[in-house]
Amino acid sequence: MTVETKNRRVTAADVAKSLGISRATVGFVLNNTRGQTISEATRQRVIAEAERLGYRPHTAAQALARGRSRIILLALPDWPVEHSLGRHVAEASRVLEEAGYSLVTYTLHESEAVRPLWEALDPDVVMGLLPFSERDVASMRASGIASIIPDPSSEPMAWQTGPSIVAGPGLQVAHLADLGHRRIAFAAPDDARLTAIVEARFSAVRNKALELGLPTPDRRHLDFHDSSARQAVQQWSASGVTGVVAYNDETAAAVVAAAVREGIPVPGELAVIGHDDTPWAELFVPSLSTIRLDIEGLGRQIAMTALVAVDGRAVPAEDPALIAALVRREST
Amino acid sequence: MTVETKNRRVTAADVAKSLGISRATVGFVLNNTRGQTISEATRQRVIAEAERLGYRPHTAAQALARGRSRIILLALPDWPVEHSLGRHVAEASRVLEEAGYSLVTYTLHESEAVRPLWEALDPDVVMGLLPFSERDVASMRASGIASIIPDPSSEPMAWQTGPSIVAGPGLQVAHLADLGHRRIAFAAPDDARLTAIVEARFSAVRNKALELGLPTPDRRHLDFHDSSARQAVQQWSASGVTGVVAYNDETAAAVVAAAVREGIPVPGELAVIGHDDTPWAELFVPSLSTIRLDIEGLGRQIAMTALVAVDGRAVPAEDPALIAALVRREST
DNA sequence: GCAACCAGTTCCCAAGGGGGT
DNA sequence: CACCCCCTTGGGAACTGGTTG
Repeated sequence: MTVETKNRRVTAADVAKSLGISRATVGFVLNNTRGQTISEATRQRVIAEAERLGYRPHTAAQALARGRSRIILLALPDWPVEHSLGRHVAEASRVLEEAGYSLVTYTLHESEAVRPLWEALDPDVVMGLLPFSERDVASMRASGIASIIPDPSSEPMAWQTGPSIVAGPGLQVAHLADLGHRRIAFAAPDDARLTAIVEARFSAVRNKALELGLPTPDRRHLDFHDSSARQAVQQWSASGVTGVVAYNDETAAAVVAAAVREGIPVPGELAVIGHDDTPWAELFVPSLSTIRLDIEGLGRQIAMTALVAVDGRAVPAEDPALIAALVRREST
Repeated sequence: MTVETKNRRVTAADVAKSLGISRATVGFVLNNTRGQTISEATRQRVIAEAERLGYRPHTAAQALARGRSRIILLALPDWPVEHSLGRHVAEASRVLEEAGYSLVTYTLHESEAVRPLWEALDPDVVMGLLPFSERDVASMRASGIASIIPDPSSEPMAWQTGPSIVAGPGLQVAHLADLGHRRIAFAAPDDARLTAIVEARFSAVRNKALELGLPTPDRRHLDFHDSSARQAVQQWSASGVTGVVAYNDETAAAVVAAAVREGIPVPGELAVIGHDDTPWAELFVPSLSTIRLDIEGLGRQIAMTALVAVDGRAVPAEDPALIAALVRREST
């Protein structure tokens, strides 16, 4: 089996010529074109010859000819990225690949790119975890992007405001309440880019507190590089707050560190729970209680949303019960 | 300025027709084709009309016609990714965009993809921080990828074994030596995927120790989920090791946590220094001394390497002195 | 500026064989 | 037995949007 080491790549025409048939037939076989019937013998010969010659379809040519690239572009947020995001993506990528699509991710940078990635890739779908700016949407439309998710004209997707966002905060509050805490505070990073999601999480925390008959939680934004965390724990300590729900593990770490430095025992006088189950959360002293999300589930959810857009298949509902789980460690 | 909201996207032919000239001329103007002389008047009319109609070149068509996609694919390692990597990429992306290329990154997943991304994107260059497997290289060649970096047949690139890898470890050792530590240990995660780079860093540590006249450092691989870190600190404590160079901040955190739990004062009896200046390193108690890398510099380095491959321009040397800096905190 | 070309996709039609009347 | 019809199999050629001699 000597594979040619030619300069030129192998094309469908090469396969056809080598077999004495037409390019069209090669295409029919390799794409299982419906509405065309090719004899089994020919089919096998084509497949074998394509394999032998090491044929690879030229994607640019395919994209040009059918008007679709089978590429899906996923914009990841610029903000302090949840550790888990990477695994979301791995799973989404797996599901999409099975459906014949390639998932490309990129990080939305503050500086507006001169030539955004959707122009360079001509994806069939551009997805984002948060809505895109007007400018970006306009640019996508001009580039001929068929579907944009979230579509500015429609409702946010379930996985943007749904269980994946609010299940965790609910568990955090419930856990603290189980332990007997009544005065609870919510701590978040002081980062403008996080406003929307912090808002969503805080509102979930408040609702859960209400539901459990607890007083409305205090809410604070901490800058990790100044003394705001220390001030916060002092004031909580003074005002009788004994449980802190943190936006994520990093925030939880800042709170715990401040408490330790202020001589406030954790969890003795202040219990703290994070979110995301970051790998180092277990290494912290005291180790951080946190929320673990069902990453694979969320990844599938994202993938399915994309497939709905391109294939029109129905999207399965997500099961809230499975989506988030409590991981109890030393900090509560 | 009413922009058409047609179903079909605007093509160069539309621009040409609207102006009563040929498609070719439009192409010449929009690409500044050298060797073609177009009157300034026509040039302006073309540019204005393209703008007015919202023309965007169809990348797949361009890629097909010229044979190059102006896409560069960068494979990121699957392993516990250095926090900084994201910023490497941002800078590399910026530089490449200025040169007219789009950088796409992806994470190499353990599971072999059926249809790897380089087949879907037809990039001009595929780069990796570590060498690719034989299989991957073969697959890339079959897909017609013109240049692969690192090329299996050539030397590893400077930024793979060069200052960016070894500058940090050198500083770590020097810092501990400055503080009077003589018996030093090296701690790394127990992760097979990291073998190569751990090897490179350890060898840098050993060389620096040698150079400073210190005994050869002990070396240990820690599993963060069992008691191996606690065993390690016990044994170090027993054998007179007083300084630990950690592979990264996470490893440093594991060592510090183990020491604290064993009642060994940090940095009193054991000084620990991490690597990467992860955001949460500052939040740890005690806060972690670490090494901060010149991320932007490394990003530029990567970008330039890619441009050398596609454009044949010369690659500037990197300045080792600027590449890594010590960040001293409480753990040393 | 005309025309060829890049590498596929796809509509439409032609040849040929088999079965039915 | 001749004829016709239809179905299977596969090919011709236009088309995708730009680049370039």
